[in-house]
Amino acid sequence: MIRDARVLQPQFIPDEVEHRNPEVNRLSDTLQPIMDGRPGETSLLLGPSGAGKTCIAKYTLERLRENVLDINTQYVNCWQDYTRFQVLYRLLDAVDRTVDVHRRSTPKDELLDRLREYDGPQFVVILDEVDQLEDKSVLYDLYRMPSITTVLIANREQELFSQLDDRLTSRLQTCVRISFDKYPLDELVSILGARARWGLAEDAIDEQELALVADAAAGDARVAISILRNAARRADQDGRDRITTDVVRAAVPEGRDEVRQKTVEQLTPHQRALYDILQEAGELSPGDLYDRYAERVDDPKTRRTVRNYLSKMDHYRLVVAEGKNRARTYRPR
DNA sequence: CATCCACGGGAATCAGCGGTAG
DNA sequence: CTACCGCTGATTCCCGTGGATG
Repeated sequence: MIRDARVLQPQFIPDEVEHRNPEVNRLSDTLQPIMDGRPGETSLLLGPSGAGKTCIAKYTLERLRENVLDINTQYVNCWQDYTRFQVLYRLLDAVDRTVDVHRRSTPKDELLDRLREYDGPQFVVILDEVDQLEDKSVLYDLYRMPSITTVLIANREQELFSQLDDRLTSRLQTCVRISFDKYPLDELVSILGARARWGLAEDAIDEQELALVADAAAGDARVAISILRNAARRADQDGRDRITTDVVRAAVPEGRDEVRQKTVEQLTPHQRALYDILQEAGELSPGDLYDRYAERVDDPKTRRTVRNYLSKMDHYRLVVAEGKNRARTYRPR
């Protein structure tokens, strides 16, 4: 049933992209100067999740690498690396300048200084999910680096700009914007069809079932592919040679929840207890939440530590923190 | 206005790990 | 082999800030 699992993985970047030529061309144009060893303009890719922003950014960079001998690139997902330190560290990592950098002993802007010393070939940086970055000042720092070109990716322009100070707003006001819309049903179907051809056995899935997957994904290619992957896995485990309508229906919920499920599994027992309590209770004040937590586990952590856990879980979008100070409540997402 | 409660930054402390000198 | 050292990530302690609340 499954011939090549890689093409169903979320991080897979196809050799050819479908239905996104205008966007690819816009981005290629902004990166054009790099062909001549000059920096490109900053670009900002906007649109809902699963609309192909990350895929197109990576794809375009790959094509660029094929045409330029001397170039450095790095992809950073700010959802995972959300501190200033982590982002700078990842960038230095890409240009091999991390030697003897230690988390503790490194003076405040040692990392930035190192990056400033960088005098290699043009360096193109993709910052995905920039709105998750807690200290946006890195953007300003990067903006001023002569040989660094940044490609920013975010969901909504409004949300991003509301988190920036005036200095950054005016800088980014002029950058190249490329907007992505949700994929219409027929485009999703053809994307899924291509993945099925590459990754699955012949005739493993029909047009009709593909349409069902696409419909359940509501324009989100990532969800669509996740559903297809789960359907293929199920069919495989059941020893079938085709993905039937029933299999697709069964795969829809787990396809949708997969990302969250993976994150939940990474939680420590203490964090998991907090998450479970919120799942059961719905919405709680910090005080009540802590009391229940302290009752449930042996050897509870301190309130301060629990606050760290909760803010991390907020980052990972497992819980929602609403209100400030005394009005604060937590609820599961 | 005093008090309460929660947030979150920063320093101090702890515990585990790997390397190494004796 | 063992004791010790240096490093790191996790946790805790301490505390300033700020919006309710009475």
